[in-house]
Amino acid sequence: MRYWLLKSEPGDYAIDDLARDRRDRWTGVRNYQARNFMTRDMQIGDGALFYHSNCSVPGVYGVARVCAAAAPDETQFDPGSKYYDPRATADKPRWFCVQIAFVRKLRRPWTLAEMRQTPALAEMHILRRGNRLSITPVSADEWRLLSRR
DNA sequence: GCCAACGTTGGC
DNA sequence: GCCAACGTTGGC
Repeated sequence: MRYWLLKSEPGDYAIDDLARDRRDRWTGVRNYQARNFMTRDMQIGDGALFYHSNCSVPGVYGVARVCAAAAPDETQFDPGSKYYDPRATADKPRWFCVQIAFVRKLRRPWTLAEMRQTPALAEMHILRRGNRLSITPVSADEWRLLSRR
């Protein structure tokens, strides 16, 4: 059982969208490191913190769970998608996505500012300068703190 | 809107 | 394989 932080811009896909859909494919990841986390390390049942980025109050807004292992991301084959990748073929897909299921919203979000002020979270990837990775591992201690609000 | 940080691309 | 140029991310 591992734990992850998944970033999403709420204008594109917010925790309320996941709450409505109940589960969804985590499509659109176009970074090799993040992809490798999904294909190599994520397992069904893993916990995920749903983080809103690039918005007025960035932070963790909810909890989800990995509910299906990585499979080819269909958006890479769709010329109409902004995630289309002409280099990908059905034989050799380049991008993959897991599915996640909604668990719950936090009663009160953990804002980025608040996370920065919390010594127990000081080692988190998300707090490092220049961090851009959309999927990062979270320790069990960090998970306990952030997921129980 | 600004800009630092980072990943990717492509010429050599 | 190197590395400069470029595009993107994302907090502020």
